[in-house]
Amino acid sequence: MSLGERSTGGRNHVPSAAERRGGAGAPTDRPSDRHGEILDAALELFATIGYRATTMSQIGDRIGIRGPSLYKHVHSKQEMLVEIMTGMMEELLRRQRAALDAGGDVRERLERITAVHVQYHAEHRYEAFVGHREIDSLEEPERSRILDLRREYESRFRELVQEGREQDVFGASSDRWASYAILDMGIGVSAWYNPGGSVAPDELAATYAGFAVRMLGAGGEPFVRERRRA
Amino acid sequence: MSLGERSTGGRNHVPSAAERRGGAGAPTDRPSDRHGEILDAALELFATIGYRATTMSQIGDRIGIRGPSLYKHVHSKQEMLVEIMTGMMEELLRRQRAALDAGGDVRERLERITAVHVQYHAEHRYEAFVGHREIDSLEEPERSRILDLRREYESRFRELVQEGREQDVFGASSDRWASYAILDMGIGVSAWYNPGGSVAPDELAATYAGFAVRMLGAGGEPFVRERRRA
DNA sequence: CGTCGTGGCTAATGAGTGTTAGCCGAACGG
DNA sequence: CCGTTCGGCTAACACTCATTAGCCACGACG
Repeated sequence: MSLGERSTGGRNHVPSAAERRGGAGAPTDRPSDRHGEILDAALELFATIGYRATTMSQIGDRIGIRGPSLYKHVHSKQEMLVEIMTGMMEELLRRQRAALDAGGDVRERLERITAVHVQYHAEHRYEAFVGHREIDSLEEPERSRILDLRREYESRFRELVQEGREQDVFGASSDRWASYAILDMGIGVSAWYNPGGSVAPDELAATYAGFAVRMLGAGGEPFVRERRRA
Repeated sequence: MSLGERSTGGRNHVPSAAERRGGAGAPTDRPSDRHGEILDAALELFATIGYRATTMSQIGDRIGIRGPSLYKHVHSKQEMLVEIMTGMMEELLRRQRAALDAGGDVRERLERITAVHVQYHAEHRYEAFVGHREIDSLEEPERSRILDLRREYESRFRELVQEGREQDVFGASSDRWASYAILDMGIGVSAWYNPGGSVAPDELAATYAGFAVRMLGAGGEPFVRERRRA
């Protein structure tokens, strides 16, 4: 799916360069974190036109240098993709782990990991989009490594659905299908979410968490509350 | 997502060549529908390794001829993609239209277009996968044309959700988000569904239709029944 | 002042690849 | 038989790109 193609509202947005490094907002001339700048530029291009379609020259253009000059900061195009994908999966797993460690009953935990899943896919739509679309652009053994991380991430959903079903909190659909459905609807967010719009990621996340538990036949008022904006 | 990477069971499957043309099963030497054969080969490669990564030579290999010989049957690589994408969207719209024309109350119609959506994404996972992943590989004006078809397809979901909400059949979530969630969970099927497994597309479709209406807060027994295998 | 690392640049290399040109054997209609 | 069309083939062309080589300005620092 074309990135952001579903949105009716305003057009895309630049996820802003060195929010990776800097905290507060000293406006110009950061100590030139070239590596981070390059990764941001690459990420945006990978997300919007694809890894293979992106040229080193285009990445260079985004930060005002020539293509070959990039090699003073990165080893290869492939390495940039690896860094992006690894960072994404590790962050996703970190957040998921935190959501599970917060405890609560099955429904609460499922709502929480669903909300985390969706919120990440909204807030970091580029990373998430690339993370899914470009897995096969990774060369081995990185590809398998990332796929292992993904399987681990996905299995947490399945395990939770299963646990809920065993406790008769959830209905009797296939664990696998239900968890895939929840995962995929969250993944879809990264393709259409418009950060320039009026809807906050946490609001969307809470709504989707509600979708998930209702889909599983566990109705009632939602547990996950909307968080404040950052 | 890597095609079929989620499945734990058996590996991929060849969607079989000239089921496009021939009806019954005369085993060998069909009147050599080269065009169809080529499109099938291209589709499988586009789905598994991507449009840009697929070479004319590889497509030729699949049917036992050299890359340049393909040009005796097709105009260009791009044209193959256009044919695949156009065929997919038109078939999807045709099935959706039929599902809506069958009438019934809002919930029935939503279940039916959801089931049709999911069943197509399972039965024609390659077309569906390519149809989503490679939209940006289309050159204008084809890309815009296909996107228009897609928007039409998607809007039917949103309209139905809205109609149901106005009739208080569905709960009060955002129409847009709910319809996107339903669409995306169906799209996801094309990435993991394994036709070699034991689960029939219509069974999966019925389950997902149930997910959709429950997600929308319209519980009760499902309407869509499982159909016989083809 | 010199020298050395940093980070730019241009030019070149080398591989890959869609597409075109031109050749040829086989089937077949007259 | 002969000519034509069909559908293969190889060679060649025209690009595109990731990556490497080699050059140079400049600032830090001894």
